[in-house]
Amino acid sequence: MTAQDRGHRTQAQRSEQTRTALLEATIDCLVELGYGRTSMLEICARAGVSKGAFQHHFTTKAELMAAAVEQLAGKLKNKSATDLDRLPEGTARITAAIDLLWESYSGTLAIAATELWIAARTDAELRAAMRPVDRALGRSTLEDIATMSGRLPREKVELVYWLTVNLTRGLALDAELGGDPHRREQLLAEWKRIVVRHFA
Amino acid sequence: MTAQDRGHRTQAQRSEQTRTALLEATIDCLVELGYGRTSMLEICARAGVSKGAFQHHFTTKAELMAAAVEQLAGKLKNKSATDLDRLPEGTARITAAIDLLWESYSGTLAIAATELWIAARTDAELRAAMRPVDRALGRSTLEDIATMSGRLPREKVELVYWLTVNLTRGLALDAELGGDPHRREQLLAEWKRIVVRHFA
DNA sequence: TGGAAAACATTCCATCTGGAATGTAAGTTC
DNA sequence: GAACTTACATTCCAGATGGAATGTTTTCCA
Repeated sequence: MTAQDRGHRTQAQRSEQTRTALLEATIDCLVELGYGRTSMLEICARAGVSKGAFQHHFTTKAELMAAAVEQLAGKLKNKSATDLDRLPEGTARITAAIDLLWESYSGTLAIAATELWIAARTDAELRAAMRPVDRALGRSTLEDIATMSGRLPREKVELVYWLTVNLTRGLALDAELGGDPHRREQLLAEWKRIVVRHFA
Repeated sequence: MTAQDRGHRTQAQRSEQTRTALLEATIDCLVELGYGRTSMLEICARAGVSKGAFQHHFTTKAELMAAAVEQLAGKLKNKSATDLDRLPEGTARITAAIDLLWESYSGTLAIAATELWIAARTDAELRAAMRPVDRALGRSTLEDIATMSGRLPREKVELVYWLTVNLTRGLALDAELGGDPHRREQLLAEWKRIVVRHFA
């Protein structure tokens, strides 16, 4: 889709369209190629956009990545927020919440995020851009979880939340490396059991 | 150390020395610069070795990485093996084992390994080299843990082991991103409590 | 309607990368 | 001690990359 809608597009529309195309292409690249092999040129090619257009929107590569992270975070947040509303009651609620977290951290979005996290470790500019976004996302999700968790002890909920987040991150890593999916399911199931008993 | 020991060195010694220098420089680079910014040239510079010497030992970059992984795995394995011998008895043994796993997966060696894992996701050659090594390491450690865990139910031990491994991987990621160390300690402590109760 | 401005396209360049090709010195063997 | 092999050093190259500079088109507004 080389964006050839020749019908009258307002400047804002034009701008927004190519911007979005660039961000989506960026995430595609991160998932398919990894951060290292993701080049401006490749992104531009996938977005069907010229190098000049790219530079008009983002002056540097790191800036693009930061924007991609923001969009990513936004998507993840929206997804979590909407899903959190329709959780069942009782202990089923706990397991459902864990499933939800796992889904959030195991999809393509999470893969892209992981690529950026790792790259950010040795890239000060990128790290500076990612940290606030990452933190904000974590906190906000935690907030949702906390309010949703009703009368359960807040402190305990927090700990379990963060444990789950880190566990799922580790599992996501395992998934990316081609680990056994069956084992992952087993582990997640066991973790749910543990958590349920933990709150009993 | 530009390796200028002009005393008679046998060929084997010469070879072994530069090989080791290259491998160590590789790991240094992975930790400090990340896989993306790790170039042959940089490695050679750090090892105090010429490009030609490098090519004499490893024909390609991926081959070097594979060798680095092997060395890494070897070190990790040795470390685990020796540490596993002097674990205390009773419930203290469980928490000590978890600490041990955390140390294994959070040190510089683990950072280098993570860089390679992530890079391997989108690099078939590297992945092919890493998978067997990774698996072997995991299995062997699990074996050690299992024999060490005495009369505890084997299946349960396995699940908890893998949960711990993945949790620590997630926490290692968090650490690399500059997350709060205090929180990490809290989480690890809570996890230990959970595991101890789990086996009670 | 004409021109300013925003959005986009092309071209160019300094730099770096992995790896091939080729040259030299140190050790080994007979 | 001369031939030979292994270990290491230098040089060269084709290709890619990020980003600057400059050129072109589209929309907007007075």
